[in-house]
Amino acid sequence: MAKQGYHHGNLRQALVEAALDLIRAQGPQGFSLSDAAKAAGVTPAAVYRHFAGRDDLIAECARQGFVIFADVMERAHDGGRPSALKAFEATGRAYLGFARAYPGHYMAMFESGLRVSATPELAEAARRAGAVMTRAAQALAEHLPENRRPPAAMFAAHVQAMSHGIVELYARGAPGARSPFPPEELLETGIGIYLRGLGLLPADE
Amino acid sequence: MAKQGYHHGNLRQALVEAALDLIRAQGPQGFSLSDAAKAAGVTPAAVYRHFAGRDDLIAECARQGFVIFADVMERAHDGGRPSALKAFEATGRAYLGFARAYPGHYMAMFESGLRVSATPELAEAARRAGAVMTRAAQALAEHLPENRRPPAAMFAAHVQAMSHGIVELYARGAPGARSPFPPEELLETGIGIYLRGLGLLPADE
DNA sequence: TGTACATCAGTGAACGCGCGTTCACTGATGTAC
DNA sequence: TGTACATCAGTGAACGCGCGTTCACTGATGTAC
Repeated sequence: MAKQGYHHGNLRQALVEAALDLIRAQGPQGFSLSDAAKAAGVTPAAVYRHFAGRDDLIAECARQGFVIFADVMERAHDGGRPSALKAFEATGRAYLGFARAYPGHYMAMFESGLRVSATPELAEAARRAGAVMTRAAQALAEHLPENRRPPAAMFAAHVQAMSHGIVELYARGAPGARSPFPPEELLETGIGIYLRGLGLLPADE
Repeated sequence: MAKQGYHHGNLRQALVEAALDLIRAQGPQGFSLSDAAKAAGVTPAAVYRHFAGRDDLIAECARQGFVIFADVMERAHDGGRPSALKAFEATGRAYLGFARAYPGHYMAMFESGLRVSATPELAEAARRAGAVMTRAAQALAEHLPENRRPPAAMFAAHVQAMSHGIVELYARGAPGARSPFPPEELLETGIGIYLRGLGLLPADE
């Protein structure tokens, strides 16, 4: 971008990408700052020109993940088109799609063990990403009669929990018995049944 | 038990318990074999009398976790009493209860990154634990008309995924925006809505 | 009951390793005159 | 346009550390006679 052909070009982003590759391949704990530096063709010490240390580098990976995540979800929701219901379902699918398409980011975000409060930038990115799903749930909730409308934040949390659980248990080589169903199908049917329970889908199959 | 007052008494189990404490306190990656040995009042080398190495020790922690887990779930299900529905709901609650009561085991089982196939004993324990929930789902599924009865393994997976997701996202200090709802309430309402969607609960609130 | 011996759980020292981090430096780039 | 200087990204060597693992050993326990 702006700085090109300096010493390295754009080492900061190169380090982030090297870290993401390593995290994807070896998990967030298998990742080492030295390896990331080597992958970027640079001495470990050079990392400290751009990051406060190892944790700061992971935090930046996670932050970029939340930014992309929010964007992907936003795009899937598409302003509630063609309907609040379809848009919501698309948002759920996008969750799983994001986990598949950006495994390094996903792991940095949810499996690295770092607190969302690690840096203010990370906290802000996470907050904005969370808001997207809550808004989608909010729009959908308005189709329910007010007296049996659960808080939007609650059913956003339900769907997020089921999505995350499916990713962790069934879309990865995690322990806990692999499912005989493809993750996508699990999520699709799971959310379908859930929405029927809310009264947002007809009761019959 | 059998061996008492040998050199240590029962170092094997003491090491497992020390490891579980450390895993709970510092996460599965913060855990070190040397620390576990020290906590058990023993030299690191002594660990190798009882375990093949670090991974083997973690695998044993996870294995014991799956055994307890299966037991807790079994007991909650209580042979389907007082009804298949109530028993199933109790099983879901027991999942969260287990995660709360045995955090070290839970982390060793689901967050340590080890494969369920690490040791045959672990694989077997995991399989048996999984079977408990599937059986509960099976019993419940039989209350549904056959033509709209999803495979038991599928809705066991749905409930397990939601439970796991709630544990990871909201019952721990994980990133990804803490929920304004207590995890227990989230799970209770989430499973409630899901079961309503299945037609196992009346449609009205 | 007493002694000699076998077993084997735990010791203590040592190993090689890769880690994150520091520091004084160097040398390419950008800027002022 | 040309020169002197300031900046600062990246170097390379070094650090202290804790890790998992090995090895020859020792000494308490259990067993055979």
